[in-house]
Amino acid sequence: MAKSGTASSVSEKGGARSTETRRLLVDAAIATLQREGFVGASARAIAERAGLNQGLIFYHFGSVANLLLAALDAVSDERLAHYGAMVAGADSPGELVEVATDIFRTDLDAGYITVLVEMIAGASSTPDLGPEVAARIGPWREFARSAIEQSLGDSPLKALLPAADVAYAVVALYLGLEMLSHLDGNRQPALNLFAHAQRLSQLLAAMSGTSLPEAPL
Amino acid sequence: MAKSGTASSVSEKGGARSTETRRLLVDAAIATLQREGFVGASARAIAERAGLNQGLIFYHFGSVANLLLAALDAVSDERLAHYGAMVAGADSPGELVEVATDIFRTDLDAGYITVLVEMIAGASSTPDLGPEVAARIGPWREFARSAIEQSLGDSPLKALLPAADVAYAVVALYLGLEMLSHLDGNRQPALNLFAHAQRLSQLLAAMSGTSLPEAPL
DNA sequence: GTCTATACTTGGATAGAC
DNA sequence: GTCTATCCAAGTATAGAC
Repeated sequence: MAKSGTASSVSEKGGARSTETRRLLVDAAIATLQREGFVGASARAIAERAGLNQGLIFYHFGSVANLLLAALDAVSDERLAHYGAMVAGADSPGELVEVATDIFRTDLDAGYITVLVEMIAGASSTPDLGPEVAARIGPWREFARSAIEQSLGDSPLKALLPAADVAYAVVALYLGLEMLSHLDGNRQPALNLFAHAQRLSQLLAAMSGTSLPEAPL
Repeated sequence: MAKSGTASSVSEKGGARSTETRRLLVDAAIATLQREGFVGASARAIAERAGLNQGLIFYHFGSVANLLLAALDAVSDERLAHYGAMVAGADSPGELVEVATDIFRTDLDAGYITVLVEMIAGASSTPDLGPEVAARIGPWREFARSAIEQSLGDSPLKALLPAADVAYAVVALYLGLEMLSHLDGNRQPALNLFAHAQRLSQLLAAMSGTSLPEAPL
């Protein structure tokens, strides 16, 4: 998202053609990360999927790693923008779990989390990649934290479970569930968990008498 | 763990020298996966770390992928053997969480989970690797399931939360926490979560009047 | 700005000497 | 059983034509 390429020339805008090419490359990078993983996301593989020449990656992004980071940026921006609207009305843990279920199902099916996972795992191999990836995961954690805090309102649970710590767990679980689901090509076990979580949050709400959306049993 | 190499010769045992070489390669593969990730775990990198020739990997294991699977086997066998003894006495959720904390800290510091994570993420790139890795993660899930079931005893929670589903979540969380901890080189947030979990399980035990190891607040 | 061609490096895998 | 030498494929990156 930040700096815009190595080249100079042209009136600052860079030209519509150039922007389109960059977009094609970023999209292809995302698709390649999802289908072939970090290892398979080579300049040649990405360029071929984009229907473009391999050299353009280096012209526009300087290196494959930079393109992959741009891909991660694109996914993060796109997803976080949607999340904001989705959780806007979630004022209880129960509602938040419902929204989280939707988010998770969407992200899982669209392969968005795969991009995160592959980039995190791949960062182990390229020294400078780690901090860059970490910086891009930060917003996800912050988003989760604020959503959790908002949903708790002034519940006493806030003192018992700091939102930041819970957010950390949620993001971790999110990543882990994607890995397992992706590994054996079965999303059902992960989705079962969200069903349990919904039941539990309703039960908990009933017990503490805070909010009570529906009768649990 | 299974079949023992491509070569024939010698009196079935394969020779002490051969076994030692295989062990060296497996150890080096583990270390390389931890330090350089799946991408950096090339035949040359592993062989160099082992102080051996690169060709030996293909002689003994047939391919790099097979060596990496052998490394995953070694880690799984080693860890699962320890786990069994550790959870033997955990008869309540509170005790299980305590043991789980120990297990997690040990595995995290020793880099054992890194091996799992890298192999799972790396499996996206090599078609046939996926099922093999999945088969090796299975025992971890089964171990978690049986430990959870044992710790629950005849608690009513059993009906509310099937042990198999919880085990799935625990393994996923385990993997996700490793990724995040590894990414920003800080294990503290993850360890905080276990502290919360311990407090919660004690609180829950007190509320349901089942077992009560210690006064929570 | 994009494409073709090419230099250079690294990696998987095999052959053959020891 | 291990090592040296080597082949070939694939990857990053750059130069120069269009």
